[in-house]
Amino acid sequence: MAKKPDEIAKALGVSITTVRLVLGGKAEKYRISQSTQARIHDYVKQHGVKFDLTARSLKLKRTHTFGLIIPRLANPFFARVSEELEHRCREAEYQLIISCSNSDEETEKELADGLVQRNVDGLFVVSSTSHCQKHLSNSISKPLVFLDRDYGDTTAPIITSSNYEGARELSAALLKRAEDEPVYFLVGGIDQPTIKERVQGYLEVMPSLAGNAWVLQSERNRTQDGEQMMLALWEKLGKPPKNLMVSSLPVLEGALAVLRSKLGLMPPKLRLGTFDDNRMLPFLPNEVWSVKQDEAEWAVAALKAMTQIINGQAPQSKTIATRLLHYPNSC
Amino acid sequence: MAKKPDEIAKALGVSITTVRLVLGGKAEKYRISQSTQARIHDYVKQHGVKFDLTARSLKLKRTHTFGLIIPRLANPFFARVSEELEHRCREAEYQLIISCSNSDEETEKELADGLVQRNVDGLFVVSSTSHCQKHLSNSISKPLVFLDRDYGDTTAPIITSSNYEGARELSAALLKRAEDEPVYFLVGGIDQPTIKERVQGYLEVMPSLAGNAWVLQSERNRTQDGEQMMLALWEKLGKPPKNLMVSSLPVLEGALAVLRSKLGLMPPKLRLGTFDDNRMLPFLPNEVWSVKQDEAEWAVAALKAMTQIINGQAPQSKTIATRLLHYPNSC
DNA sequence: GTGAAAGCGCTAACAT
DNA sequence: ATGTTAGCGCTTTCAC
Repeated sequence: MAKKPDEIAKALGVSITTVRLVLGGKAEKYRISQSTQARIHDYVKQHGVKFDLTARSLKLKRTHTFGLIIPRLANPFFARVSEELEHRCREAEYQLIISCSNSDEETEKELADGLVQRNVDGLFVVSSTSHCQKHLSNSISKPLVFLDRDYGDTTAPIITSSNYEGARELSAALLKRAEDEPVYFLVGGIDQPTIKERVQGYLEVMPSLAGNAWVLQSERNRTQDGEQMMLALWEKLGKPPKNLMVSSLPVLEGALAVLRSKLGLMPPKLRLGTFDDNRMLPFLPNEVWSVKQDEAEWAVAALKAMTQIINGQAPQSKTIATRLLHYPNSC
Repeated sequence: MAKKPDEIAKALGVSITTVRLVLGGKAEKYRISQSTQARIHDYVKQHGVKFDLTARSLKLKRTHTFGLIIPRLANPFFARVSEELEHRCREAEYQLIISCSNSDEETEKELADGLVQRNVDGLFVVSSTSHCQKHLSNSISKPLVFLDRDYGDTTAPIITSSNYEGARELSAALLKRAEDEPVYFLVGGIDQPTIKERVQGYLEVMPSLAGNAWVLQSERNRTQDGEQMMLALWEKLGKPPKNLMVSSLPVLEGALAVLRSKLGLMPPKLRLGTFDDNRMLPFLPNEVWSVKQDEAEWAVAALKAMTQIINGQAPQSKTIATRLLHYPNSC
């Protein structure tokens, strides 16, 4: 359908260069005649043009492409971040290439290498481990912006949420309604800096003596980890807690699944606090608080930092404010 | 860090060609001496290599890249499809480039053009409209696999779910428990073939006379459309329905939001039927049925069809079976 | 056994 | 005002 520049040149009896100059907006600069310009533009309007961006990239050493490495797209939060970032990149004339590391170190490194070999102009990474973040900082010679997690091992800019403040707000809201019952906290993925901040915020708000006894931890951050922690808590209490905070939605799913199967029903008197938002939270029987992160702001800040690096300016890390959502009992 | 072939050649005192031959696995064919091979491999093991895939692509006219156009990544179903497909493509040594059309015709065309200019080797598309599907079928000269929606305007293979059978199953399950009360159906996005199939399945199962009177329709498929349809239904009934089926999760969200605000609480006696899955559905107070699509199977079938086109075989369209999930009352 | 050379489609500097 | 040319890093073919 669309013609390549050399076909246009042949069809119109001009040189390829002339076609390229006109189509590249350099017509004025090289004083191409109005009539030639018009002929070329007309032809293009009829038939369309097709440039080969691969060849351009080879020549210019820039692909107008960014890479994004996230743990999983199945995680709705990262999916929304990806969508926002893809959108902003496109506005800035960049194509975003999204890949999932599955929180695996090796995969993350391989993906980064692959994207570098494809000559992306920059890389956004949600790094799975401290070691990985350090490795990428050292081995990748491209502009690099880290998202979400700051292991403290890099000079690259970091975009993240105010997890500490969010956790304080959430903890305070739950504590206020706790009716002197403990607010238990199921924490998955304790090695992640974001999670550590959430725990710190919680601990500082909770009555100091009892605090640590109310926290249950798990290495990872999956539904089954939530199940295990809830089982452990049940073991201890012999009944459902009155107030429960969780570090993420997968943990919440696991915890609720255990409660449901133990009780046969959901305990509607249970007050829940969680991070991240799910559209169905308002319809749970329980009273729910949720710390919502601002994906759009993440995307803006991330692209800004990337642009700054590319333009040789000092890139700005940014911590994006969270917002506490509240859904009353529905039963 | 990693060395380019010319640097390796210089360091080892051999020609670039030799390095490339060895690293390209053509050493035997050109009878490069064992010692040279060993020296090159050793050097690479120490320092690493960096090939420029851009240049290779230019030469070979293949980028080992596929494009995927979906409406939104914020839609968890498409996010899961994308993740699965990205994973399978990577296994097949292809990089997947995911872009969101926002269900907009113009955007969809621009994205497709952009990906073609980037020389992707093939394109997976969830097309927003019949017109768009037809346009792409005609104007794109690359291997093309459509996902989800078959407007009947293309000879390209189509991967989709058994929406008709799924709707029949769901309708039958609800009808069986309906206690002689109507099963209302809120339908968003009536122009989409998938949605039409869902309506057809419903209509065939529901008692024939009353059927059509129980269906509410909306052009689009967003939360606000769900709200409007529920408001209209409320207008008609003056109370919540006993049985409600919806065509998608956004519609469900809108409908439930209206019920909650009208009643102050969720009506736990309400039985719900929906398409697609959300991890929180089991914890709603209501009894819920959900038609789950198999994203992994989609990815397998889509990549298979793409591979068939690339290999010059006849590509197979495929309709993937759905599974009906059931979650009892939780209150 | 190893090296040199052409050409993929593009850009930018240089000729006409 | 328009055309020619060199070279980006790769693959492939052919020459030493």
